[in-house]
Amino acid sequence: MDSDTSRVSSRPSSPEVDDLFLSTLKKSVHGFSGAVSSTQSDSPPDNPLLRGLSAAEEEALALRMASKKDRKLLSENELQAIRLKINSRERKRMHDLNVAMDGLREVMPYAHGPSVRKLSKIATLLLARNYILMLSNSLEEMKRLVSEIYGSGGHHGGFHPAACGTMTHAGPVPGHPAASHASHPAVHHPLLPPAAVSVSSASLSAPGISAVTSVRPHHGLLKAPGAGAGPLGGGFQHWGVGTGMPCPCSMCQVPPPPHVSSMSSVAMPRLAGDSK
DNA sequence: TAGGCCATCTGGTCCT
DNA sequence: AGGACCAGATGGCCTA
Repeated sequence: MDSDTSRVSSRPSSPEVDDLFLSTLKKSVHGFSGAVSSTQSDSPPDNPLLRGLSAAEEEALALRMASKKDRKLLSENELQAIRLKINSRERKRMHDLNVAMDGLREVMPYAHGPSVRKLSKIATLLLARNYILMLSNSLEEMKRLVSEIYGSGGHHGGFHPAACGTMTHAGPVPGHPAASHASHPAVHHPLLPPAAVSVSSASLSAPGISAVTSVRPHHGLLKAPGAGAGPLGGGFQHWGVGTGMPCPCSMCQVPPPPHVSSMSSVAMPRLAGDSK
């Protein structure tokens, strides 16, 4: 939201419903865009769109719209009211989704500022996923290093940090991104995915530290040449000695972690069983 | 001008 | 039955 810039300034991502309603009215009057099918009724009672229709056509239209219910003939006004209500709900839903997306953008290690274009939705999701994976890896790596420092004897391999009560023990939570890496917490192992992603180079260069850059990401965020060599497309396998920070060098290309599907099923139970 | 991204509308499906 | 969720279609805006 706040990170939005020129792009959204001219076209708010979440316009007020009233504005939308007005714009819809204008659209209805001026355009009747193709997206608005013949069933379009998102407009006030005196809908100019319907003026051109014969009574029979209007009736057929009403019947078609009401067919899912009880085939009762609804009045034009009722149909429009229903349609308006449904549209409004959908707008609200999408608005909430955008708000959540903005919230996600805010916590991402990505530049926030007036001169930085907002991440696209797909870029935000991919970046978030990679960020989570990287943080998980950082945690595992940190655990490993601490264990090495404290030796191998005793509880939990000799290490019993004060935060034992708050931090997870050796085994990652099932379904957690780090779970599949638990058996080989080596320095070099998959962290960032594939190729597909390519966001600002500052995006993940320093996990936990919000990258500051005034450089705008490429417009084609996901299609940078050399897929994978890009900022996010590359994995961060060379962990900085002493810093714990991943290395963004181009050598750190890694395959995608194999637990994507399990993650999905955990995060979205409905989708897991969704046969649609 | 083409392509990317987005908002919106719409109908279908699933869930409560 | 009503609402949530989803995907397809479409047009607008913006950038390269």
